[in-house]
Amino acid sequence: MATDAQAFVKEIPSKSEQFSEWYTAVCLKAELADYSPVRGCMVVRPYGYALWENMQRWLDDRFKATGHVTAYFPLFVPEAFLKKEAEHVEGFAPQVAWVTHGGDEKLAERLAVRPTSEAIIMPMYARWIQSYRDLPVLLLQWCSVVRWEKATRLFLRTAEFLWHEGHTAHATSEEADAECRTILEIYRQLLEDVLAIPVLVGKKPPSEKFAGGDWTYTLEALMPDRQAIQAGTSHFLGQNFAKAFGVKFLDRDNVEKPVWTTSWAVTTRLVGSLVMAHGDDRGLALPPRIAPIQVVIVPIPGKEREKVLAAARALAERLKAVARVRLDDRDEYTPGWKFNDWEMRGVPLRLEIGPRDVAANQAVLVRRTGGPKATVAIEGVEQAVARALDEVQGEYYARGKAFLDEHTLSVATMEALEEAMRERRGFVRTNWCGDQACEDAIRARTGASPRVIPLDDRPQGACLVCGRPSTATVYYARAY
RNA sequence: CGGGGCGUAGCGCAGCCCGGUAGCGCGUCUGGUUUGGGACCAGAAGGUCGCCCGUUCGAAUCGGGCCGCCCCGACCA
Repeated sequence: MATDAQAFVKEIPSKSEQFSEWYTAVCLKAELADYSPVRGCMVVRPYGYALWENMQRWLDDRFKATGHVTAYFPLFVPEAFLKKEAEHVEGFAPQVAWVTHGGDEKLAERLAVRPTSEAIIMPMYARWIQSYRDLPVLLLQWCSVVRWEKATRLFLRTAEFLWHEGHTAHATSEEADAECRTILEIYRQLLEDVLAIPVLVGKKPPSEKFAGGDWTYTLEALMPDRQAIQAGTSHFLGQNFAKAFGVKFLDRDNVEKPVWTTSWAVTTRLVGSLVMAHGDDRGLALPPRIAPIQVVIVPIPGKEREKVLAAARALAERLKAVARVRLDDRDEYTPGWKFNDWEMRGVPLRLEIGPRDVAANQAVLVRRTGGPKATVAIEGVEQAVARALDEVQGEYYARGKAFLDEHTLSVATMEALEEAMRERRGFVRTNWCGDQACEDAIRARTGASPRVIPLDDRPQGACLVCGRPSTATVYYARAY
């Protein structure tokens, strides 16, 4: 009943009408996060952290499978180190938090709280790498970093956030670039196969690359408000950091050379993307592969409380083999209350079991994505649940893909681009000559920024600003 | 960092204009009845009105400052 649903979610604004307010309310109501007493810093609550943990686990398995090992580097970066790579420090300096005192004593050299760790990792590489035999070095660390943001939002932009950062060193440019692409593909699979968020994959134009790197690979997703969000980045750092920090190796040809390095990251921002991508007016909606709870079992006690609860427990026990399952046997809430509550928390599947079902040796299966309730036999319920989880996962992806396709269009003129950004938003594909001035003109007139140049780009046509031959296809969007 | 808004019980809000006993709904607690889409009855608890300074006999209410959060822009994962 829609009116009841409305009444229930009165504390969650409409997603279509007040997207930002909706987003914040969902993060808070679903207990993903809360505000902390520290300005700009959030608390990741257990349910939100469980989402992050699932991403972590999935990613870490793949990082390990591709030869990476985990280490931990210090939180503090001496100022002198941060300043070694000129472009790098220029890029990050405005956002750095500084430690100036230890106890009561003023430090001789202030320490940056890492905004990213290149500057503390490179000096270590300089000590560890001597020979081509020491390469590649494939390290990552899971940690938090601090960037003193002016305007913050739960998960999407906070002063401190969680991430992993990979830092690899290679003997050749080709190998380093291949590493970047390997990681990019892992990220793409995380986004599309696990989080059910379709992405555009490619390179950043130079203006948007990582400070200090040569080029940056990126994944760009489109949120329901038709703004792009950077979902992950993989940076080809060239020899810039190696030269700045003196990371050299003696190659097979007996020549000393700077190493080629990469760095890459995804952050807890992905939790925010997940909320925005799939949620609705009823609250959070989670794709099964990332959902901390995939199936919730709600017993309907009726007059045979003990019998029903026993059947519900047995059902939960059976399903443990195929799904992350939660039995909600709380006595203080009615079934109806629980239905709404678990929907608000985004649980993909619900199984209801009451006296009628116990008598008939069945349960009622309901999907968060909608559709009619279905009766399933207890015999074979594992297969029914596994199949429903797969289908729901697919449904979320299909919806996202349809939305992305629907909101991606090509334009050939500045007028068409302006109109597209004004009327439709989303991604707009353009031809670009490669001149920064042409990009700047588009930024100035549309408010959009260049998000990505496709990986397998085959530029054609003429630059939409100056008419010279195109050297790249660029997707523009307004972005987070 | 600019423009707008908000801050009163765990949550959602009223009260403020026009100063004088701090309220409502939900939730919470106790007992009982209930349970297939946010159950019902009875009783109870819960507040330095974001913080500081000022005006006043008296401030949630008026003035100033600060802090935090939200929204819209500009910048960044």
